[in-house]
Amino acid sequence: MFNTGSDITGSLEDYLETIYRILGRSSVARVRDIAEEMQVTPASVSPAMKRLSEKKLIRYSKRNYIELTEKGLFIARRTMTRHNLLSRFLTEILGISREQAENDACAMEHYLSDSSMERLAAFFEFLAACPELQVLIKTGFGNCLENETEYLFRCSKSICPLMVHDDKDNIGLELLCLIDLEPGSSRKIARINAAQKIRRQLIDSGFIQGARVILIRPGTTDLPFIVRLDGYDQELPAAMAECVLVYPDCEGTGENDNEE
Amino acid sequence: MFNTGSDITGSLEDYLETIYRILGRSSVARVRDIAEEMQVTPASVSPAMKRLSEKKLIRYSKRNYIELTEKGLFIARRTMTRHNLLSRFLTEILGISREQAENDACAMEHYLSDSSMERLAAFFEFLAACPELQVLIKTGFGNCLENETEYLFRCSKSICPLMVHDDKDNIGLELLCLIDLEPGSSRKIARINAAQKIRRQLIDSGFIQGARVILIRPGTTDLPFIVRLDGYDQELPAAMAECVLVYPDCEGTGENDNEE
DNA sequence: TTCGTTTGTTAGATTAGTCTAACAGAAATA
DNA sequence: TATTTCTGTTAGACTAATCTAACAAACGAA
Ligand SMILES: [Mn+2]
Ligand SMILES: [Mn+2]
Ligand SMILES: [Mn+2]
Ligand SMILES: [Mn+2]
Repeated sequence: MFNTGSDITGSLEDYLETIYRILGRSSVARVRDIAEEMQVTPASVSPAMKRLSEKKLIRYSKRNYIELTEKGLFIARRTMTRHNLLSRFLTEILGISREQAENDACAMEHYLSDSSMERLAAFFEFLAACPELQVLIKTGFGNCLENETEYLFRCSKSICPLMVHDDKDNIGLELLCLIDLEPGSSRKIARINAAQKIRRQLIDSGFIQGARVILIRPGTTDLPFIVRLDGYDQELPAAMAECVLVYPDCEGTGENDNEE
Repeated sequence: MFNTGSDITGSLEDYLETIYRILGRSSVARVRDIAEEMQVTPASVSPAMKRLSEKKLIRYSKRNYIELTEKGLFIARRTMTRHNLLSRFLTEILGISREQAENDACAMEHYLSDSSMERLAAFFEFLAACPELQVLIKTGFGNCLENETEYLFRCSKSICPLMVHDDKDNIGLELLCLIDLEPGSSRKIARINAAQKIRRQLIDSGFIQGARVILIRPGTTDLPFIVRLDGYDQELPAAMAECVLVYPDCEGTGENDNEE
């Protein structure tokens, strides 16, 4: 569907990656092993091996063992590396579960460009070399995982005073709530102060940090607010609208005004 | 090829996303507009609209304007949001060019799971609320862009003393170079101290921060080093091997020993 | 109203990737 | 050696996505 960077499809990259993985731990790779590891039938692997052979990415004569060529080895390794980078980003930075991260990474890996890959690798080098960053991410962000009722940032004051959350009054110190805006005002979103379903719904609807919203019509408990986002007017029940925190002034929203 | 989270393909998600984008700025969406925006022929759009219609994601009767249904709007918005999150991550955090970021994001968006999406959104909220993190990423990491000859981290001492780079002797203070290891020693990679082609080659080959390497055979200027990575022995010319910096002790590599 | 231009659809081809079912070869076992 | 089991291939079907070329409808002048 999209370019993969190498001139083969994502599916073939996965076959190469799987072969690479198998050959890294055992001496031979067979159709059976590949089928099992990739959760496809052997009948799918056979023609895939033929396609890889034609492209000179593996050496394979029917019913024999499978070997990677130089070129195949290169693509396999690069795919594996992108997989690892993405998977580590998802687990170590974002705090996603290993299994989910593996899934996401293995699907996205085929579309991460060389330059993005290189910068992501650099990010881990930077992180490893910078203890302050580690603390902020692991202790600060890592602790703000979603719980049953609230989605809180639990930074220590010394690290991140703006996000202190011990006394409720401090939440979003100079932030406004969407429901407190004048009709017609346009603001950028700072934070979604909700958890679970409401948070998910708001994010799915495009309410993410930095997005610009315009309050078209204020609402009440019974009458939904109407908010414009991406050029669309959408209704928002009061319960959801009051979870959207925005920056106070129309322009100069801290640092994020580099939008067109 | 992979699941998309919604029960439609990535291609159809893109059609919805495009329709959403068009309807956000103009009053009608026509086959022509979609074809143009997506760089496909109108002959590809027609059957796609039919597929979307069958799935009740758009309302479309032949030769009329195209409208999103509730369900279609939802998927479109979610796709758009994931696109924006990924694109912003690539540009704002990693420093990728807008165009490249758009490409990567629009390809990867279909495979970012709900939980990863939610955490990525949270990351931006955290970033926006945490000035220290902004400084570290924008000033610290943002400045370590690849240049012609070197790949340097240019943090200020006060922020990130380990990475000071003013006097060469300070590079990787307590880090070792791969070429200085005893044969047989196993270490984790801390940093690739190279830029451009050499850096790219090493990363493509799997030499990323946190990866474990074993020096199998030392080399010389003429004889390549042999290094084991992912269970594979690979040759590494001295010029490349000396760019690989590893953590000094076998275990206890700072903080990154949470591998199996 | 007629005629070209724009716009959209359809037919037909192609590529890719998956499956089930049937078959074939090789290895293990009796 | 004969038979069973394991392994891999092939045939045939299906879905999705794209294209080119041909056609059809609608629109806008003239
Ligand atoms: Mn993959
Ligand atoms: Mn993978
Ligand atoms: Mn896309
Ligand atoms: Mn997109």
